[in-house]
Amino acid sequence: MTYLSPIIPLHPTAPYDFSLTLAYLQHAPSTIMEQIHDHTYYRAINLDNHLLLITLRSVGTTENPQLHLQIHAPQPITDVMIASAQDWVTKIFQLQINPYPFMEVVRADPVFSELYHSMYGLRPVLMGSPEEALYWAIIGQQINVTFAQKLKRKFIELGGYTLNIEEQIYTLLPDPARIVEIGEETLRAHQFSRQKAHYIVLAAENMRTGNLDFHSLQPFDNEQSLNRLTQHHGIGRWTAEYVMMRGIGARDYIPAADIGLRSIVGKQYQLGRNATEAEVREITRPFTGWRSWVAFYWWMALQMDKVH
DNA sequence: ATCCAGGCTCCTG
DNA sequence: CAGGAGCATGGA
Repeated sequence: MTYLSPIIPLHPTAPYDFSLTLAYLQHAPSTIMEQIHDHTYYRAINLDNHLLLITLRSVGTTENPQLHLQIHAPQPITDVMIASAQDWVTKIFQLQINPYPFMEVVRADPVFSELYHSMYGLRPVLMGSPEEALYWAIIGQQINVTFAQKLKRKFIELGGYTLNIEEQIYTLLPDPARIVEIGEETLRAHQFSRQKAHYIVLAAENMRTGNLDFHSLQPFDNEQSLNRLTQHHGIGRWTAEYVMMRGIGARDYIPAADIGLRSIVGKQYQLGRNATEAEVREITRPFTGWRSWVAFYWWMALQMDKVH
């Protein structure tokens, strides 16, 4: 038996082009638990121990955006469940953010301005949770994204949580306790390097005990939040910045050491080589306040490059 | 084979 | 404190 909520209309701030979000997700190597077909997004989530399937599709335009959210669940759907699903979607897709201040900042840089207009209406989408962002960042450290995707898929399979809705199976991220239970040896047996396996289980343990607590971070205090995160073994600056932007939804973090960003910045600004980390930080200085968005646009551009 | 990949830690000078 | 070696594991 499957229960279905009424359609819940959502009204994102404009401009917002949901089809660009779907395009990003379709090509992103981190996309494992999301499914996209017929211009519709599907994903299972765990909200307060209720397993729900979320579906989301656009019924509006870039200048007059509107989304339809619907919830499917194996148990009756309450108003509380609807409210938390709506909150989750609003957070993950950043529907409430006013993009106009970003658009103002973009003007300062002709090179970025052109890129921006080629993706007009694109808005950063977060990973499903800070936890997911952290695992993905650790998995992605120093390996190619194809292999990283393979490892993430394996990681989720090992977790084993699924939601079955109308003959379809949707996977869920393993919770920290489950990851500790899986342990380093099992991860090692599935092509995780010694250090990756160690960092991941360590992170899971610290999340379970509350020693690593995303709620206690202050997103607007970059120094504080980065210092807190990098206290943990296996979380360096790149990983911390990635978690802040893609997991927490903080708007002013850029993993400037990222090889992909260094590559596209080198191309965009015609350096004839990869930009250095310092150059990425220097070039993004005018975007202070919105550097996470800039990073996201560049990653989108990288993905589009690869598609062609 | 060889080089490199969405880095991190630890050790130099 | 800036820079670099060493690291672990696959892909192309």
